[in-house]
Parts: sequence; structure tokens; C-alpha cells
Amino acid sequence: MDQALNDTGWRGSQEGWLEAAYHSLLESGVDSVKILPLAKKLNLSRTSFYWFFKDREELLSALVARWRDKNTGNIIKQSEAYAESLAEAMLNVFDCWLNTDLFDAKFEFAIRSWALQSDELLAEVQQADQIRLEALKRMFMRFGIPETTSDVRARTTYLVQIGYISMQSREDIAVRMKRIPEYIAIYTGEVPQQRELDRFFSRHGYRPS
Amino acid sequence: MDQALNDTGWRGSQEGWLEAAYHSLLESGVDSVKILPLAKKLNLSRTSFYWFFKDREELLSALVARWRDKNTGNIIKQSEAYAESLAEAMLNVFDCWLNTDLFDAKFEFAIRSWALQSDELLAEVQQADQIRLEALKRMFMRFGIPETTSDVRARTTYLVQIGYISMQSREDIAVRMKRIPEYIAIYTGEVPQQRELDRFFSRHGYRPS
DNA sequence: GCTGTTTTGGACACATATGTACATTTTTCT
DNA sequence: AGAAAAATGTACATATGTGTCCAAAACAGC
Repeated sequence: MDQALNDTGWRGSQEGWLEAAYHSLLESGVDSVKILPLAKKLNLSRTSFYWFFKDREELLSALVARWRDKNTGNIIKQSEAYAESLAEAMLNVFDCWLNTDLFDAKFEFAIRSWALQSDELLAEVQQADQIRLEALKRMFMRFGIPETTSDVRARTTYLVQIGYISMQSREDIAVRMKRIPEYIAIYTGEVPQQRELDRFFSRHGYRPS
Repeated sequence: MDQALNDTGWRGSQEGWLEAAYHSLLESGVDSVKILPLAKKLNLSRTSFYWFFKDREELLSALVARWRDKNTGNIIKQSEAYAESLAEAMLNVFDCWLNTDLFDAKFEFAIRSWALQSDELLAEVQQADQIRLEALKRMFMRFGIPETTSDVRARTTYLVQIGYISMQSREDIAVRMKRIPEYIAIYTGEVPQQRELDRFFSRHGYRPS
């Protein structure tokens, strides 16, 4: 029987298993990341898995590594991006919440749920939270906001997003865009300029009607 | 061998199994709620479980019912409580975040994680979110805040809390109390009066130093 | 203290998962 | 084409979970 082959000409590969594990994690949580079901989905024999990974643990570690590499880095980068006003800086951070390439919200939630049953992972998640919160706080302080206020506003910005993820709601992009100016006003205490909003909308391919 | 007996003089009971399931759910997620491990924890034979519950499904349903009864009701109640100012109304809602009897944050997170692998439960969680958000929005509107602003502020209030839960951080009560006035200022746009804060601190048994 | 109901737990049948050993197939290199 | 390497898949051993059947133990009321 002829089956789908990958780049290498082989049916299986480390990437293939990892990718399947990633999708399973996002859809149904860690406990669904099991070798037998993955093998079925990939139309591969279960045992061929062990050629690419030592055991299930190694696969799970690879998933965590993937998360670590992707999600924390971009928040920091966006919070440090050039901006003329606090509102503009905030909009830079908002890029993360609207662009899956910058921040993978579903992945984030799946990891957090997983952390419920792994103290080791929980420690990593909390470290990531701290790093991200500090980056946001620095952003506020760069624009002259006092420390305590910066701290609380950084938390608000970040926690609203984490909460939004946790709601797992899949709203229309237009609905979300409409709320953006209000969010900016609450978080920064200043109303964003129209041209700042236009620049933001434009880079997310959105045309307000 | 003599074993611990409960109120009825019997060793097992529906309540006992449910309570054990609840603790397991909060500590390690739904997939840890298994009959065999629970039996071990309760020092009971596994099969005696089936005297109290038809099967595992029925136990899980009982857990969901428990969550439904507890968490949504109190947010609505607190958002409708008497208040002279918006800041005071907000502090009433904050009671939920500081009093486990009013809102069980750990339970909430465990349920949300569980919803990742159950579409049925996800629908319920999202319905709860909507009901709670609407109650908060009404609270803002009661104090003359325009609709769109009320909507976004309700979301901010609620989502910060859901996000906070999702961080699973266990901070000192004093640390959290110190941030309260700032949060109130952000969410409501008005600074809380000292006597309002004092009343709030007092009912949570907190003495600012 | 006998009787019947409630509750328990051992024995069984079955399902799903993990990981190892080994023979076989497929591809690459010479 | 033949040998070596890479990848697959069957068979086996083991663990953990679910749910049913049934004999026994514990308790309540007479």
C-alpha cells in the first residue's frame, strides 16, 4: 500500500510525531498525548515511535521546549519596540494578542492546564509570567508612569489576555477590534490617536467599516 | 481492622467519594479523577464506589453540578449589592476574589482546564462567562457609564481575575491588598475613598500597616 | 440473638496504555 | 546488484484502569 511520505522519503519523523502531539495537546490536553492514538492518526505503527523518541517523556519535553521558544520571547520584543507614545507602545504589545505567529494563545492555555498536574511545569510557567510581567512594567515606566501604577497596569494588561485565553472564546476579529481603543484607554489612561489606531488596524489587515 | 467511620456509621458515602474526587480534580485535573486511586486514598475497596454512583461519568457530572451551584451565583449577587459609589460596588465584587466561600478560584481553573477536552463542558463554561460578564456590565451601567465602556470595563474586571486564577500564583494577602486601590482606580476610573477601603479591609480581616 | 438490608471487597473479563525484542522491509551508499 | 543503515511492524510482557458478579461482613430493628 502506498502511504503519504514526508520530505525525507520516510513515512515517520521526529517532526511528524511532535506535530501530531502538538495538535493533540491543543485540542484535548496532555493526557490525550498518547503514543497509540497518535500512531493511529499518523497511520503508523505505535512502536516506530521509539525510533525517534526514547519514550513518552521525551516527546512531552519537546512540547514544552517548543512553547518556551515561541511564546515568551515575542512579548518581550514587542514591549520593547519603538513607540512615540504609551498608547502606541501598548498597540505594539497588542500585536501579540492578534497574531498567532507572535503568541500562540491555545498553546499557552494547554500548557497552563498541563501545569495543574506537573509541579515542574508550573514552576516554568510562573517564571515565564514573571519575566513577561516585568517586561510590561518596564514599558510603562519608560513613559514615566510611577512604579506601583506600572506594576498594576502591567498586570492588568497581561492578565486580561491570559483570562481571555482561558475563556477559550472564538470571537470575530471585528468584534475584538472594536474594543481595542477602549482597552488602550483603560490600560494606559490615554486615548490613542486615530493615526496610531489606523497603523495598528492596517498591519492586521483590518478595515474599520 | 478498625477504620475511620463517617457520620452515618458507615465507611463510605456519596459525599465521601465526591469530596475525594473534588480534591483530586483541584490538585491534578480531571484525568486524575479515577476510581482506583480514589479508593486507595479513601482506604476503601474500588468496587464499593458502584454502590453510590452508577459509573465514573456520574461522579464527574456531580463535580460539574457542584461548580455550577457555587461559582456563578455569588458574582451576580455581589455585583448587585448596595453601593453608594462605583468604587464601593467594585469592592463588593472584589469580595469574591478574596473569599473562597464566595468564589472558588482553584475549582474554577480546574473546570476550565477540563473544558479543554469536553465540548459539552466548554459550552457550559462559556455560558457562565457570559452571564457573569453581563452582571458586571449592568453594574457599571447602573452608575451611568456608557454601554461600550461598561462592556470593556466589565471584561477587564472579570478577565484579570480569570487570568490571575490561571497564573496559579499563591501570593501573600498583604501583597494583593496593596494593589487593590490601584485596580479600583483602573477599573472604575475613580479613586476609592479611604473609608470605603477601610470597610473593605476590615471585612477581610486585614489591617494595613 | 435472629433477620434482612446495606455495604464491602475479592475474582473475573476486558480495554487501553507503555516499552522491549526481533524479524522484515525500505532506502542509501558503494 | 549487494551490503549497510534506517525505519517499520508483529509479538510479547506488564501496568493501570473500568465495570459486573457474588459471597461475606456490618449494622438496624424486632
